[in-house]
Amino acid sequence: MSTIEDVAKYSGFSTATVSRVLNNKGPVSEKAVLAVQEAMRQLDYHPNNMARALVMGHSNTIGVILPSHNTYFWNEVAVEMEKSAREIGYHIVFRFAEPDREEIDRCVSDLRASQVSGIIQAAGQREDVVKAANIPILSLISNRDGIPAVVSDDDQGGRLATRHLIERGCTYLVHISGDLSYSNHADQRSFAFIRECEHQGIPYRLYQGYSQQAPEEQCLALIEHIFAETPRLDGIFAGNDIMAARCVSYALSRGIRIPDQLRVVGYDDISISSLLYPPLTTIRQNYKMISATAVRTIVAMANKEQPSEPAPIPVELIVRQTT
Amino acid sequence: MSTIEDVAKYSGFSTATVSRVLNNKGPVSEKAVLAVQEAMRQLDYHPNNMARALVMGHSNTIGVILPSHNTYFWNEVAVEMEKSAREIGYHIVFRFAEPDREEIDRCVSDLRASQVSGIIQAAGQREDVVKAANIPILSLISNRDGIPAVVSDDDQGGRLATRHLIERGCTYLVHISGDLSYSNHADQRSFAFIRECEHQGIPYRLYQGYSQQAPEEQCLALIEHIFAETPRLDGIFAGNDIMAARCVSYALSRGIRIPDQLRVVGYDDISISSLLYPPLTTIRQNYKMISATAVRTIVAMANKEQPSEPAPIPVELIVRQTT
DNA sequence: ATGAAAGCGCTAACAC
DNA sequence: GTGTTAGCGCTTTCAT
Repeated sequence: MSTIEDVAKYSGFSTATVSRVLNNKGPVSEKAVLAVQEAMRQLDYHPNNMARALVMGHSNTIGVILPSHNTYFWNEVAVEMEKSAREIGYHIVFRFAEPDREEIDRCVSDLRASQVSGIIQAAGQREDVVKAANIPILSLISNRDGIPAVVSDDDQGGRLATRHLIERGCTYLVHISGDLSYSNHADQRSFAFIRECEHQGIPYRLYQGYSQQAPEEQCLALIEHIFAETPRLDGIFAGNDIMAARCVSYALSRGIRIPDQLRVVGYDDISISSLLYPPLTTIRQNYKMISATAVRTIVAMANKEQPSEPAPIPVELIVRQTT
Repeated sequence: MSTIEDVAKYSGFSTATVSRVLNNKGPVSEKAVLAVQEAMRQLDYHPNNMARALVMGHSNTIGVILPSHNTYFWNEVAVEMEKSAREIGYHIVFRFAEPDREEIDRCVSDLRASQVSGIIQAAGQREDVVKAANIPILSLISNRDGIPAVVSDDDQGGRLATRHLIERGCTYLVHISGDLSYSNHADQRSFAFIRECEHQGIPYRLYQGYSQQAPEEQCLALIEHIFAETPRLDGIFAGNDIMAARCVSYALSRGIRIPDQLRVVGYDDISISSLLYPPLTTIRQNYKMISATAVRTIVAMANKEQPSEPAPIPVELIVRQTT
């Protein structure tokens, strides 16, 4: 690999000048530009980011910690974040972690060592670990610990889903959610569900603590349990599309007609949801906006700007054929 | 951020000694180790990877280029690769690209600049671009251009799927594949399909050039076309699970019973396949093994070892309820 | 407009 | 067993 010095020699200018044309910053003559560019081409020169990052003190890189399971939703976000970052000249380093302290800790050390400008954390409930690292941090899960968060308007989502089910004529609702004991922002979906049901006088049941990455059999067992325990059930609001798909699949396999006998609303609108049978009615999260906002905010934080806490990102009810 | 020099001063030793305990390499006294470790703790020291990479000439990092669409299968691989890499002390930098020359080119420049030890390319048909960069490269798509590839045993996969359909009593088969004109290794699935059909005297039709990331309506149009054009059709072998899911969904919506009237086999066994309705029969690719092999091979290449071209990774027929 | 030279934080001879 | 020191490839004052 040729270095900036090689280019300097070849072009007959100094490394300073080469650096200037490289970053087109500072005064350079037309002649110098041409000569240097030619030299770079001839020598197949590629600047060494490590050297640059070292002298600059940062690498225009932001770290993103994603859960190693529960990937459907986050994968959609990941691709969008990479795109958003690139548009403003940043790179993203992805790390996958289980939501436990040690794994997150390891990721954070790693990322700090890589001189990331900030960390976007989406793997479970350990923002405190990242915060302790004393580096800009943004959560995609919750703003506990006073950490800024970019999240969907889950209250709106819960309301939209529940009202839709009721409007469609459901008389007994069930909501399946993750564990409510971590004060994730997603809990708002459940709270909105409860509020709407009570407000409209619709009987309901809440099943919480079930995550989509639970083992297949466990999920199945839960769903069986729900159907057995709540025979009057005619509407389900699931906390995510995967859970919703499982419910639909189970119901269909038991001869329950959808949407005639049972209506199901999911959450996320991951891209497979539209091609399930029947296509799933769901609450669409705005991936693009979540990603762009998150990236913009963490960069602002890295630049010591005082960004205002971003507002919740609006969601949208997508009516398909399970309701 | 404190530096190695701070730690040296604080501990009363030199940077060389600090470096030694940091990498526990070279002779150091027990006393020194303790003092340095204490200093690191006190100063909340984190080594700067950039500096290290600069002096070492590499960063123990491998670059992976993934398609920005068509993500279902690759996402499963991505997480596994990260894990495999970590186990041997490497990191992965993911980049997403459209399969066109410019995008790939940009990614490669980026990755070279980041001093990756090698590149694993899985975004479409442009391995040549990476090869031109003169850096170790491994393809997950094809071994065209004489580039080493890690791929599934697609011949076996095609055979397994087709035979299974025939054994189940299908009398007229359709196969939907991607574009066969790029000599992707996945084409073997189609060739095996044709071979089996001809060998067993089963009539068949081939629909090629359709990728899963095609716009929704286009896919639907294709499927409608297939059903209209091939009324005797009673078995479909799809090139991927998403296509298979679409076929199932379409058939069901038209009142075609599965598996009674139509049997469908997918490919990949992405994790949603088991929770579709009905759960999808498919060919499972061994993600773990693909990932581990790919990572191991690219690292070997980076170390100038002459790795033997890895053998195709075995696949497995997973019989569920669409057949 | 251009160049010389000082470092960024780290590793690895080499000397002691 | 430990310290001194010369770079790794780059950016950036500060002269000229």
